Amino acid sequence: MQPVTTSQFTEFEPRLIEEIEKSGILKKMGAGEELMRPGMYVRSIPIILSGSLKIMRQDDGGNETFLYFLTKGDTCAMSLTCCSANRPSTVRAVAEEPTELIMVPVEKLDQWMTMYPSWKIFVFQAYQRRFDDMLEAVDSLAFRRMDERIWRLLKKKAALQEKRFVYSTHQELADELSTSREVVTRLLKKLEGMGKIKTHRNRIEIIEVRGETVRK
DNA sequence: ACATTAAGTGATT
DNA sequence: AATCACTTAATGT
Repeated sequence: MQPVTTSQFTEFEPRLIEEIEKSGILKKMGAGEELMRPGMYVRSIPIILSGSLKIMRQDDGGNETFLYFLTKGDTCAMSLTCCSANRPSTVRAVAEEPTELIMVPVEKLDQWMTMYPSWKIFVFQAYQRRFDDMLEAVDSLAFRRMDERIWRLLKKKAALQEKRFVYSTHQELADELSTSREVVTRLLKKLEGMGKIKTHRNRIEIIEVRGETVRK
């Protein structure tokens, strides 16, 4: 396996990094490609090297709601639980952009937990971070108005790729926020009127965040 | 030029 | 904020 792994995880013991390189499988995903869907059993857990994964919740009717993003150095808490409990996934994971990850087989999980302190910390941190993300998602759904939810999502997406363009259609944003396309269009129009963004076909330009003009 | 897909809008609930 | 019905604009073939 490539040295790409070593450079990303300096907090791991060298021996653990060796093991990850030995038993992990490098996987490259294109934007929009699906890694996991509800009901799917997973037998390996992903560690993200570059890019990002979008984690979505699905209701019985197939309506989706955005939960959180996983980025470099993250792992999927859902995979950890599902793997060890041998239960199917309850979320959907889609590559938000071209993404590279290492798939580590489940068997190694317990083994490494006892062998490497850094792995244990890594796993705990993964849970903690996802828990925080989940709370944020709940706040968003329960307490925030739609216009604020859209604005936050846009900023998050822009920050993800460190670009001022967000390549999403109104329909895609609507799906992620589980609202209708028309509502997204209207609220984007409002944000545009406030000078925060500029809308184009298939992409949205972030103009200003907290009074500062976005560069790049 | 034509078809398709994305975006904009008024009216209604 | 959701839904409907329709228009307009951008893009692909």
